[in-house]
Amino acid sequence: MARLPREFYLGDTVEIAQQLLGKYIVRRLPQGGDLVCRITETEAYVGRCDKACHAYGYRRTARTETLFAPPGHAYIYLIYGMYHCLNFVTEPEGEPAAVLIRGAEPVGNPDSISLLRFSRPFAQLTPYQRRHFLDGPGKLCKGLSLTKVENGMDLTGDTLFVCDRAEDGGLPSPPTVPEKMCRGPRIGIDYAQEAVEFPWRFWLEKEDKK
DNA sequence: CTTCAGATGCTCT
DNA sequence: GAGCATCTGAAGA
Repeated sequence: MARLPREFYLGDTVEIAQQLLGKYIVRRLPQGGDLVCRITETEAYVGRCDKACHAYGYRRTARTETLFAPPGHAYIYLIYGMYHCLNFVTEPEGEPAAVLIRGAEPVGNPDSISLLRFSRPFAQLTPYQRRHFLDGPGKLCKGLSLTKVENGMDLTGDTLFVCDRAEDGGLPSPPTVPEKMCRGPRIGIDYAQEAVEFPWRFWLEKEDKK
């Protein structure tokens, strides 16, 4: 399938965060079966100049090691003791930077994702749970069954990758309604001083919202 | 719709 | 020992 090549992840992190919007994540489960979702929200983190980044100032520890990997790897870490966050490593090897995947929407049958997240099929969820199905980094990782075990995974491999179109993930593209890209400061980084206001969060919004 | 507390464990000082 | 790139359910307005 036509997954994005490593070169896609090589460039500027803030640009890649925008280019990832609308693209499709394919997660191939160890027990078989593909989970597919469409990216709707991202954030850029750049170790070189960004106090919000775990590897700010090229700080290299056991946790941040993955951020120094070549572009096109998954950086996954545990947050608040019980949730995980999925990032895609960007920029040349040795430049610690990544795009956090903050939100997505399911593509195709959502039951597999729903079972992983709620232990029940999508039809049995409350309207609130459906409306906020994958709109957070912790929710996304739970729904795609991603944990620290998958940290460092190569995105050009077979178990986790990104496609331009849903067909590349084996599913028909959903009907598209007009969307606009929005931009603003990142979430949950109050400690990051001047970087608090960097407008490095990007998300897609439906045009028909009144 | 909003606020609020609590859960929980790893990482770094 | 402090803090964290979060989420949930309960309660109030």
